[in-house]
Amino acid sequence: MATIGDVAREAGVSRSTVSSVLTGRKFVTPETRARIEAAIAKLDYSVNTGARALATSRTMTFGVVVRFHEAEFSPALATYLVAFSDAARERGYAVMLLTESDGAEAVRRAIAGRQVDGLILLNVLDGDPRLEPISRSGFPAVLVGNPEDPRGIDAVDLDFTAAATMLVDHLVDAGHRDAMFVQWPEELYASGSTYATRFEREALRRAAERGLRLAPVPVPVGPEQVRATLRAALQDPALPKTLLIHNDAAVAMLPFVLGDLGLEVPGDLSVVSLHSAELARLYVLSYTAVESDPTAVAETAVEVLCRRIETPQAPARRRLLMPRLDRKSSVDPNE
Amino acid sequence: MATIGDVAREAGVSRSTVSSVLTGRKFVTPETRARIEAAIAKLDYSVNTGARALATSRTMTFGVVVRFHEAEFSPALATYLVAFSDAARERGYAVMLLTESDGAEAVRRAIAGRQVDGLILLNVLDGDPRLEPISRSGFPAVLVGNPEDPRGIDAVDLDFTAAATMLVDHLVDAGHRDAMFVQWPEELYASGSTYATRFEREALRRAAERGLRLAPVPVPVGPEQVRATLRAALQDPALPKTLLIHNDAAVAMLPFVLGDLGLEVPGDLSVVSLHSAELARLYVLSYTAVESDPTAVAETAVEVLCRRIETPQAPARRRLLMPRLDRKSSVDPNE
DNA sequence: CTGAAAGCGCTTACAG
DNA sequence: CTGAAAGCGCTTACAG
Repeated sequence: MATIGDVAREAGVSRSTVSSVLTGRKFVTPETRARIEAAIAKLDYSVNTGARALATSRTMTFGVVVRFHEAEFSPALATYLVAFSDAARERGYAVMLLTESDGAEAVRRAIAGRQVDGLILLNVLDGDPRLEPISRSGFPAVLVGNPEDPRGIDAVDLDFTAAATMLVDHLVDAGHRDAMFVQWPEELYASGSTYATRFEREALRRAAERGLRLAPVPVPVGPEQVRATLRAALQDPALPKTLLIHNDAAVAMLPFVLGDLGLEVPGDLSVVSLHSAELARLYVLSYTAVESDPTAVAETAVEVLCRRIETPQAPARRRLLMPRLDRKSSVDPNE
Repeated sequence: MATIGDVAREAGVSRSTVSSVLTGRKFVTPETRARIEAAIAKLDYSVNTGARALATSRTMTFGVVVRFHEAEFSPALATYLVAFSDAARERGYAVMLLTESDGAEAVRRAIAGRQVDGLILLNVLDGDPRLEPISRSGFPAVLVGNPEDPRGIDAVDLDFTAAATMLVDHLVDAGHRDAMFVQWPEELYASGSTYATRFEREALRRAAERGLRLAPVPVPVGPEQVRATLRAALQDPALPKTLLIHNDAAVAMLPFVLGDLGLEVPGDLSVVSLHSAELARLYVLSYTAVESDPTAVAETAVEVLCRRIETPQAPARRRLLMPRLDRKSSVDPNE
């Protein structure tokens, strides 16, 4: 493989001059620049990113720290990963995957090994142990999630509070006074999942404010359980026939259960939901919904992280992306 | 951040001696080793991976080249990515995500920038343009997929030919003589998808050999289309009520359609399928099936890639993982 | 505008 | 068994 020295020799200039055209940080006369570019093309030269990283102490790489929770349901994860990689490349950064099951350890090693210039933490929890090594070191990072205490770290997320308001209002405005609140497994709330908790809190608050009675129905993990729980709930005469859903697994399974029971939306049932756009892409989900938007989240997070790297002392910010309500006439007017 | 020099000074030895205990490639007396380890702990030192990479010309990083095809359906992609990252870390390698839409260009840049020691190509096609820059440069790589001509590159995949044999045999052994062959969209075969093509070819061959008539039903992309196509096919009296399915989107949608039509498996319909284990994890899929196994594929691919890096001159191999038939009594005996 | 020199943080023959 | 020196391929003040 050609090095910068080979290019310099071929072009008859010094290595520093080649470096100047490579980085573009110095003016070089058009003639010498042309000679150098010709040499680069001839030798098929390309800069050794590792050597450049050592010299500049910038790796031009982000680490994406993936965390799993068994109670979750994430056909959308791949979409997020690709969205982050694309958004990063757009700004000249590569993306390294950090999947260690001990997330705090992964963070510590990534920082210590200086393999990345910044970290993107997916799926951040309240009290997430991954925050500690970051806030202690002041290492550039962005949280995807919205913890109560972000420990001085920038955070980006869909605004799940606003999403809850929108969906509750949508039901109330259509005249509904009672709804089943189909929720994530209880473990997910207990684990500190910020999207679960934020949505729940506001849904309950807003429902109380607007006079909507909410009957919570937590749905346990696993396809069989989801199906059984939904079926039982829909057959329970004590439960309302209006559904506010925040559980991707339940939304995905709902049509199966409706089929089992011979029920139709919006005829027999009114449904609103908050789920990932990926779900809607894969299944026929014709429910009025707020969809999460991986591309927007990824682009914003990468933008925030880049800014953080440029101006490390700037105060930490929380950026919540306003969700969009996608109306699909799955809600019957109810007077 | 502490450097190897700081550690050497703290321990009162030379940098080379510190390096010796870091790499473990030389014997160091227990006493000095202990002093050095104490210094490392005290300074919270950790080796700069980039500098090491420059000195050793080994980055200890693999690039995973992701390719998308609109006709595909991949809730399993994230599972694959995590499986690769885990398998790589097991052997001391990190994983970089390469998602550029121009895959050949991504490969070329990864090789030229020496950011990775090896490449893992996901979802390889017959005539895949990403193979060219690899076979030209002889860069270490492993294909996940099974192209007709792997261009001298190692390849790892589930044995889709064996999977087809198993499923056809399973139907024939149960006495079936006619089956609907629910397939991927035609574009996927046209694009050169090796898993689609390999399965199709063997299914047709084996079916002919064993006297099973196969009625091909290609299913187009998109949830609405999948549902409509399946519904039409299941209502068509000319088509058999036995299904051999190779299309994850169709398998996932099948229960919806059965609900629509009030059909039951195995009562009204016999079903066998080849789909990703991820699908079965998310949905109630109680069909006799061959499931793909991301963990096994990832571990084998990483193993093959490591071996390739160690012995570059070894002849290229093709490793096909034997699938496992998971019997679920979705097939009625048919005498 | 261009070049010689030092340095980024490691590893690895090579002496001792 | 340990250390001094050179080198990996870049960039960046600093002279000229």
